[in-house]
Amino acid sequence: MPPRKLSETPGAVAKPATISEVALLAGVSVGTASKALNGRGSLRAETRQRVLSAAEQLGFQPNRAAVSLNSGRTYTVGMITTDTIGRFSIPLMMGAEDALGAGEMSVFLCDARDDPIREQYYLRTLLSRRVDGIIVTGRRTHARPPIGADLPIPVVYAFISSTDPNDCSVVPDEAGGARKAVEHLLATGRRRIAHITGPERHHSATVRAAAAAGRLAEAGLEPAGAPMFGEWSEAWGRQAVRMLLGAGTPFDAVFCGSDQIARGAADALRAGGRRVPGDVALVGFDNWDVMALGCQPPLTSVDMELEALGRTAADRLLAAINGEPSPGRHTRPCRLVIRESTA
Amino acid sequence: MPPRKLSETPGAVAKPATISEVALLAGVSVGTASKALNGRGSLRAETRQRVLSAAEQLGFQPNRAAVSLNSGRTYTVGMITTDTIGRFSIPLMMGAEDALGAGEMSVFLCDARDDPIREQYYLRTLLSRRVDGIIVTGRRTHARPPIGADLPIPVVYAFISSTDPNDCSVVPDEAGGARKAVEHLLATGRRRIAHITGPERHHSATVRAAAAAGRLAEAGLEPAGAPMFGEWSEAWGRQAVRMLLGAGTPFDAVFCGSDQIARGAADALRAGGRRVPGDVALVGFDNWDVMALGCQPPLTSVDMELEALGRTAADRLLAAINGEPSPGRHTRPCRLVIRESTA
DNA sequence: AAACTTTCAGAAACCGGTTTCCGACTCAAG
DNA sequence: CTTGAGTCGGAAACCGGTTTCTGAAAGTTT
Repeated sequence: MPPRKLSETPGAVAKPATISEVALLAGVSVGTASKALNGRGSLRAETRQRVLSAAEQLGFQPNRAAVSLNSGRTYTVGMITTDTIGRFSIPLMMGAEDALGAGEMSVFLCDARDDPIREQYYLRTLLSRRVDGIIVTGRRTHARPPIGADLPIPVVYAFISSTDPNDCSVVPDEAGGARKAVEHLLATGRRRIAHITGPERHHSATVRAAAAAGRLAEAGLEPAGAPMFGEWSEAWGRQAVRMLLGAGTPFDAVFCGSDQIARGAADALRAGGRRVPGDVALVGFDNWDVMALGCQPPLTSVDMELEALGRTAADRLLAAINGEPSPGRHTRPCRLVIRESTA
Repeated sequence: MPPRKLSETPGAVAKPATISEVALLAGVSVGTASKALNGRGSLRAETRQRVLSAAEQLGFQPNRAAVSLNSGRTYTVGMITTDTIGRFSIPLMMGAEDALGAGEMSVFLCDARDDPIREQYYLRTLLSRRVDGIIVTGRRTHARPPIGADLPIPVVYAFISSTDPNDCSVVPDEAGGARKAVEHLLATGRRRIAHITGPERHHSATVRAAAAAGRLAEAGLEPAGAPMFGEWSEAWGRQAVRMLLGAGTPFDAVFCGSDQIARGAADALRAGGRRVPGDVALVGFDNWDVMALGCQPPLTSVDMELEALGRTAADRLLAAINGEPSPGRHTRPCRLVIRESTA
């Protein structure tokens, strides 16, 4: 019995083959093997073929560490979510991962969990691993301080943005989304529109509220009461609608800052004897399928197209890596998805 | 003006420093610098200190590609989600990433999206990058064929399991979870328990249904009707409860295969004039906070403790990398979270 | 037949570290 | 003063590839 049997089936290797093994099997030098595998240099077709089939036979995959050592590139990027990976980060990450994977880049996942120490730890790790670039993302659209100063590699902020106007940030046009929501309600004949949303300290809440109010003002209309700031929860949606009903303010539509709030609102409206959309039309924000579709009736909602946003961020990062940075804040439009709650 | 100015502030480097630059600045050879930085060899304390401050001054971080080239290890693992990253993958990934990050390992994220071609592409990529190990995960607990045969590195399956009994799989004890749910209902005095769950072709649905029925049989009880297989949606939960009410089968509890189903059930019960938990107790599965807490009343639910499961999987992978594999299928208990829907 | 091109493959340097081996130096003991 | 042991730091090999440089062999021209 041989001391160490090489696997017979191609591709199923017990120990990764090196280029010297390929070269040995093909009867050439390592340098020649390298040229053959990468299509460089001038080789006889027969030689090239011999190397290629040797590589095939051994299931050869070049050691990326060796490759990056002399190319200086790792074909790797880091993705740091500053806060916990959640509902917003996922589509972002998927979009980014998709765009990067197509460019043969791999993605390091780092979850900083709202902890600045973890954030810096990950940054150092990524720099030590010589990633070609970094995407910074998070759960809130708030602008944040740059993750590091004078970094040797490009950084793109996705969803969140950097306070440094020279950094590249890709963010959804939340104001535009809110305007679209109001426009749709106006177009379907609503005139007394209330707004229920999240905490006033949240950037998203204030931006959307201001944009909604602005669009109403353009139409020469007053909002049905002041915007109601609270939490991003169903409970708050229910409570706010009860307050609205209790106050006696007339309203024929509610634009909510999130689908969860909208869903709570729908339940409270039904409990209060109001039909949706008959008496009151309802628009949410986020287009979170579980909420928007689980709602009765299914919810019209603003979609921030996070996956596309992630893809855009990744594309801009790739461009920056290739020497074409796009500094500044770039917004991407939101899309209104119309369902029964406003039909 | 000098042609290329080195940054004065430590840590803020425009181009990563190499160990030769550190050695030059410290006035020693590269080999000595390496020893000083890694605490190897015998060096005078003064020399070691000189190297350390030179490294500090230049913000030196060793190039991981170079390190892994001669250590043979990359301190990197791959995480492949065979289907789309979603609600189940996230806590898994977070747990795994947490356990791995503590061991200085970085995680490559791969989203195969239910596409076998993407899956193999990622597998090849990870092998080429010489990751030290791979975690395979997915959205369904179904057993799946091994991702590759005769791989040079350890693989751990988390949540999903491998059909090869020699592979290491870490899965939640769904049957145990279902039994806990039924036990809790029995302990709170319920005797006529119905079961509404997902599609019969889903492993989770059949396992949980069988365990629930089994536990009832042990107590000498019949279930309130046959288990109702459908979809994992609120709509199905509503529909199933309407069918139950229409059929006139008496029941005082419903154990649902998911929180979404349970939530739909809660709505339909309320609409049908049944009080929860007064007339009917309700238990869900997954303990998905948004659903369980948004439900009226908040939902008692079985938690699969996915984050802990991810951590366990990562720990087992680390052990395997260190030469202590733990082949076979390992289950982890579920936990029952009790809320108002059964109080 | 001599001189000049062209084709092709190997030797060697290099990327940025780690590690082994070896030599120079210091110091204490004989 | 010689010898042996112990300290310390440098030279060089090595990890696995890529690339440049060089030279041998073959073909072309006069």
